Amino acid sequence: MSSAPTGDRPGYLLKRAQQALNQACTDRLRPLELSMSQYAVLRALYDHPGASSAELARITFVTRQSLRDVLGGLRSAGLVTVAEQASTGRARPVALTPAGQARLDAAEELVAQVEAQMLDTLPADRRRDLAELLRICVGNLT
Amino acid sequence: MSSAPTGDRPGYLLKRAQQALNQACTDRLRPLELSMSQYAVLRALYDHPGASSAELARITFVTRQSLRDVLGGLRSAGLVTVAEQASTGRARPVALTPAGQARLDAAEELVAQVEAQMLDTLPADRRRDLAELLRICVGNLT
DNA sequence: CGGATATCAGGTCTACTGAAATGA
DNA sequence: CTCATTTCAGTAAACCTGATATCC
Repeated sequence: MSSAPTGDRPGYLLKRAQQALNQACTDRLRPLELSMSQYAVLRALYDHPGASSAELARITFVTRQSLRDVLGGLRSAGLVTVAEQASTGRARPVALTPAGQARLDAAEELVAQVEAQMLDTLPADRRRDLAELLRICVGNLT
Repeated sequence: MSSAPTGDRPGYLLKRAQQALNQACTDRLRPLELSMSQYAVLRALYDHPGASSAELARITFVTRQSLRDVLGGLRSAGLVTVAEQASTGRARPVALTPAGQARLDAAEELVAQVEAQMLDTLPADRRRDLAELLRICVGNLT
């Protein structure tokens, strides 16, 4: 095997950075009784009001079945509602409840703090570099 | 809520990039019947020959219990062996079998291909930038 | 005794496959 | 009939907490 040292490989660094960010967010969101998956769905719902469960699944890059598990938790927590009546076909729009919106607002605040901490020492142009580089990486992989 | 559009936020980009990389690696490793977790443990074992399960857990940033699940799979697949005799205390060194080393070599090859694809369009200095920026992010979060 | 290790029992979360029913 | 959507059942990997036993 002739690859670079583990700690220098881009894949390792990417994984470590995402892991650290995820861990920090998970810890901060715990008092709100929100998992990162749940937060992601709430945020997707905020960006796409009235999306159906299949749409949310596509947006968050998971299967409908996986999303259904998460959505079940959100529903029983009273953070989202699923319409009884289908809007078109079988697609039933999901909506944020006032409690869900309030919870999302609180979560956004905490997540923003973590992101700010992560970028703390970076000047604006370096932040733009990071965003641009990550976008390129995603583009090259898809 | 007054945060940046989801697609521009550093946390989202980081998650997306890691997700895309992980997905690509998972797909490529599937024919080898290796999960990313299993690959990570094999790689850690290569870097730290004869490490105990507790050491491997620290290296890969998971709990001993989680690592035990992964190690069980690797052991039953004949890719690693755990010494019967403890070297010191209760710590029993884990070792790569020849089959494990061969599997790791094959996996490294595939993972390197994915990383190369991810960085395809980036010149060397931009790759260094990416690595440096990610290291800074990790440092700021820990 | 305390500190590190290993193991077992149990649970959670995420995610998947497969199959069935419904509506456009 | 075909396609998308929803739903249910079952499976699995990965990760966790908690408790217990062993060894220095």
